[in-house]
Amino acid sequence: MEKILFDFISKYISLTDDERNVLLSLNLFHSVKKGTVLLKEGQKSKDSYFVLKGCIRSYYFVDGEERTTAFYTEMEALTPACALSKTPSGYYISCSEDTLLIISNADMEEEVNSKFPKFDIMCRMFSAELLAKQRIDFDEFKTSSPEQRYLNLLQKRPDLLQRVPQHQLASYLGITPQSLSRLRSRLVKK
Amino acid sequence: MEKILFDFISKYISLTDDERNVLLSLNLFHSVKKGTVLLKEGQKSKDSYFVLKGCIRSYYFVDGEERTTAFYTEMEALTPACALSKTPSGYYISCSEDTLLIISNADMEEEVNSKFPKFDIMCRMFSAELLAKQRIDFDEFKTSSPEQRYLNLLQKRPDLLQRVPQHQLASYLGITPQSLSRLRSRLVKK
DNA sequence: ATAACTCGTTAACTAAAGTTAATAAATGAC
DNA sequence: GTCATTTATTAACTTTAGTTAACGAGTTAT
Repeated sequence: MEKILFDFISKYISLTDDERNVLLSLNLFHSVKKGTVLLKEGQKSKDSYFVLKGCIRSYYFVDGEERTTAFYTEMEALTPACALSKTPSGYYISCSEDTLLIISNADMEEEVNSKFPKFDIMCRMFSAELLAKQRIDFDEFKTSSPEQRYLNLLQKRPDLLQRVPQHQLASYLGITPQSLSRLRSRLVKK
Repeated sequence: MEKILFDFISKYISLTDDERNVLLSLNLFHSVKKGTVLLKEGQKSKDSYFVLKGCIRSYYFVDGEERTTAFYTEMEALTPACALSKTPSGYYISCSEDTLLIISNADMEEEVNSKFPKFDIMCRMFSAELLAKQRIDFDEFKTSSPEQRYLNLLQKRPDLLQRVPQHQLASYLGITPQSLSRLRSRLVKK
């Protein structure tokens, strides 16, 4: 479990035993049951999440309807906007599966970063990378049709289709559950 | 001109005169004519862009057709994925207007950051902020119809409708120019 | 065990976007 | 200034997504 974290960090910086121990002393690891809501709309939280095992999901309520916008699975991280801007969250985050998470707090990060400037470097590299990746995801979404987006998802995250309900996938693809169902049956006919 | 940069930086960190002078010595400011292509598909570049005045645009070619995915205007920044991953760029970047830019290079940033760790902190804060903002833009895009996206754009970036051609706006909204034209005439009738 | 919900699918219908083509106005090139 | 190209609009037609409703299978609660 710790190994997963340290392996991940080693992609960016190398740590001394001292630094490892500081991280371990922070009580970052949390095991969370499926269905647990980590963040609610309107809530102010300074927590960030990093998924070690399992899946978390962000969603809005639009006209009383749930609209799923993202799934975060193994090795993916989410810092909600509210953690940076101190404004209430616009969306919910919940666990789609029993999930093993690293939950870190903005204040705690501040403290660790000021003690070990190395972490600033890692965070900078990691967020710049995520920003560019997310930009490309957004671009792909914009430049493709629902059908292409579905096929793209099949290629890139085939696991999601197994682990997540269809109607959540549908809004993740920007369409209704009925459209997704239809689209799928259209594809098998070909 | 320098003032714009330093005002921006002061939102994150405070600089000494020494640090300011190092920045100024780097020859970061560039005045670029409308139509200039800053980055081509397939090209490897380590440059990042920050718009002081004007507008730059990123676009793909899909089946020989230009597909615009983003506009960056005053105080907005773009680090192309290729600058981080050393892979060839998937898209083009060009100037939509005569533009005043800060162009920084990854190697140069590395050097400045190692000399002034403060910059790492600033970059971390700035990219984390952008990441969260872009996430929300993506969420809004997913959860709304082309019409809502257009109305949303009218609210949030009304200037874009004046400074950018319709057909580029259309693909920015994820639709064809014909659909945008129709959508607009549908709206005026209401 | 039954009742109430949720989930995925299908169908019929409506609304809107994609496609193809034609046109006119604006822009740029020579 | 003329010609060619680009841009925005409109129209007719096709395709696909949204909407509403119904159905059965699976789940959950009591």
